[in-house]
Amino acid sequence: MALNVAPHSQQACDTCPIRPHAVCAGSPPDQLVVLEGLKFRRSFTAGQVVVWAGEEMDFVASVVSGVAELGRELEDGRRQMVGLLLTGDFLGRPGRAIAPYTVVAATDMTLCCFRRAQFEQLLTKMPALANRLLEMTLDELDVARDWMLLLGRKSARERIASLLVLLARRESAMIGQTPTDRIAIELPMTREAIADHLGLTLETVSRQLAALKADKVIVLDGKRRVTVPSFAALVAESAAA
Amino acid sequence: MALNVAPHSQQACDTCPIRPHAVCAGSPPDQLVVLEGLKFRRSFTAGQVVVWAGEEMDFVASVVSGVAELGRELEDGRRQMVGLLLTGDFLGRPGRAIAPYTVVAATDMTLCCFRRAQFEQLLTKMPALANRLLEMTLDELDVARDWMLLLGRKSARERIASLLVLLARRESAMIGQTPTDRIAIELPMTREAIADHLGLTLETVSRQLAALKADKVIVLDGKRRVTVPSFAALVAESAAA
DNA sequence: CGACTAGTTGAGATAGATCAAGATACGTGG
DNA sequence: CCACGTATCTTGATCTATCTCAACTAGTCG
Repeated sequence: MALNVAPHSQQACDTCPIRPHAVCAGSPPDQLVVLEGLKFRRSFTAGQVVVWAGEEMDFVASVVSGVAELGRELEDGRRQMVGLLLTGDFLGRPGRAIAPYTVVAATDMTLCCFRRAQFEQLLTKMPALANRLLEMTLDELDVARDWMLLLGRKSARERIASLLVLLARRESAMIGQTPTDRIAIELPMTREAIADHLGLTLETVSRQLAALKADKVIVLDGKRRVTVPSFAALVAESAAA
Repeated sequence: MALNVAPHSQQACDTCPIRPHAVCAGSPPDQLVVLEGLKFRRSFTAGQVVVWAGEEMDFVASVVSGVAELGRELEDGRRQMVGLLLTGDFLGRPGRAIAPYTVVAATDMTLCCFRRAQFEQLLTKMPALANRLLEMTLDELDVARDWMLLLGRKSARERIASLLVLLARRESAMIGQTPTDRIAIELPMTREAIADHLGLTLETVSRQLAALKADKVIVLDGKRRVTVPSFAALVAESAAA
């Protein structure tokens, strides 16, 4: 696999945009210096595979920019996306060499990486790092469980609406807002990838988007751009808990 | 809420059956003494609610015996189980006061509890405890994601088979074995609870169990006891990844 | 012995899948 | 700049796994 390793001096931690949200958040300055010395960056283009399920993965990383998808699949080709990594999210598992999911770059993406063995060492020496990682993992677990409710019990229309709500919330959070009315959402994935997230077929995704449009819940600008006239109405469609 | 607090001298850590698997596993003797001094036990009978989603939860706990279920539900009553806590599993979230899921005792159950605030203190002082909790949380995340694949993509029959495989594996692991042929599994829940785990209706669960029985994949002894003549055949039915 | 709970089984309805045909967008090379 | 090929998306017609509604059985408990 091509490595795309940039010299680590290229980007300093103290100007890093994801510092407040990533694993390194909360680490004291002296520890940050250590992290800075060990990190290296890798970039991927949209569609590139970062790791295959079952392959060895000798690094862990934070998403600096872009979106990655975690997926599992059955031998017969059925695929389910099990996670969406956005800016600041953590990738990889300390203490495990083999990746349990396939990781694909959904958009162009940059990672801030550490060798796994080194990172495991750091975890034992830097409680702030370990605590932040625990916190992030617990958050991911909550997200995964919310998604289980969606996959197990929601209708196709509710699933689509839920995804749009999630993306809208993320997009607003990025600019430090709570979602108000009239939001524009950029779908960072194809219909097929959406279907694989929601446990649907791409045809059903297409039809339900059309139905939400027909019911004036959303406006479609081209294939990838969605405008939401009333966020409250969208939330109502999503059957929030 | 009734507390059912047993005096903590009643059960010593060094004779505790779940020691090798629980959060406390790996903690050095001097730290175990501290844990022992702070723990208290609570018992629940089958069907009792441990916490309601949205309620405050001021303790964390390990399951000493019995089975608990984590569930979320929608206003209209649709329910999805998002986790199954078996012997040794950890319940509660350090750093969060409000329970995001309802926790119900599926069988009679005993918990080994710590006040949440105290436990959070311990985490900062006992790296072994924090590391073990991180490891367990990462494992749970993997389980949750496997379950997402089940909920999003598997057929009803595959879901039932997958659940039986999971229970068989847990049951064998308890006695330090890998599952061989001829396993007896005790279903620790009603048909409705199974349905809520698998994202099905109770009727479908009943029918698929009948179908697996008709196809000689399982034998039913009464309502709750399942015997598996060939574990390999069951795994084949489960569409494992 | 009722009355209640848990489970089974049947018949029919339906959401979403599957199969199939076009439409739209996009990049590439002539 | 256009023609072509490919990938993505939409829409339609049909099929089917699962849900829904309903009746019935088997334990269990007071």
